[in-house]
Amino acid sequence: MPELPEVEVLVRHLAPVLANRIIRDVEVRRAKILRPTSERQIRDRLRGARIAGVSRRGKYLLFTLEGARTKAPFQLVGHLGMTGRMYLQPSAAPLPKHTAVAFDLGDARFVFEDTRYFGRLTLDTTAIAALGPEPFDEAFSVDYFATALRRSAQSIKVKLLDQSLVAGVGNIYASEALFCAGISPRLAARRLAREQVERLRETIRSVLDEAIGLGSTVPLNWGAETGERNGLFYYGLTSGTSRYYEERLRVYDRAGEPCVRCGVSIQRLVQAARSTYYCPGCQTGRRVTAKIKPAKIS
DNA sequence: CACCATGTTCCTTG
DNA sequence: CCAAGGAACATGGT
Repeated sequence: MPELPEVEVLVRHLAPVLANRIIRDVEVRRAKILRPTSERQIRDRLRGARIAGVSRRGKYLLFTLEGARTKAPFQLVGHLGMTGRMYLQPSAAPLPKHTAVAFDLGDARFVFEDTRYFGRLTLDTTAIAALGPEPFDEAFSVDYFATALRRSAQSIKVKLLDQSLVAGVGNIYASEALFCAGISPRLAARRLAREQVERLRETIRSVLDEAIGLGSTVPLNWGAETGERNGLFYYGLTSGTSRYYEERLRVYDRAGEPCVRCGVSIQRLVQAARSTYYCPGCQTGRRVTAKIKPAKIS
């Protein structure tokens, strides 16, 4: 679930339900996700703290907390990795199998579960500082984008995954944005023409914006464990809508299906060890000159 | 058993 | 030193 739109939708749902709540206790089931913060540091810092706000930077969640005694605000940084989820559940409900961390909020529990444990919940904010501009910020200007791309020999698809270029685009929306812009994922970043840079900047924004819009209207599964609509937020989809997002994607995971724009079969290719989906019929651009790997002599 | 998976961070190679 | 590529991380679904 976690690219910028999913994180944004999650933040919008979490912010009102977490605001002003006090963290009474912290249960750490998988200390590794706190890295480099220790379990003890987290507990000492968070116990008794008030959640002043929840926001987002790129794919990171930012929890602004206020210390129990000092009242000095500080930030707790979260990242969902590939499979992370965060939601509130009744205190009495059993913790899910892959719970990484859970906050005791008194009348409810805030759970961070992550099947693959690639996520993070930490006091270390250095990753945030390395992020590029937010896609919707004016700092993500055509000039900035063009200049940054001009310096890279990487394929444009791989470059879009670089969080220091622009924050929040992941593997799914990189393919989607390039499809909408009609640009081949294999085109070297530095080879994009000015008008392609302009178009791509626009489609990055529109694709992300559209996804946020869809996500905001997805019916959420309230009180999934108990069937009660008690105001506790559960991040997930109600049954029957599990493919809601996927059905709105134009090329991602659609290898072999006809392109919605020109009918040519969607292709899958691997770049930097990750899948890229694109339409060879209407996504143009010269591809990056193939590097010839010299034969290795044992 | 094989391969695939929404992400980031190391380590190696060039 | 830098850029690029790949493996590792950990678990589950086809």
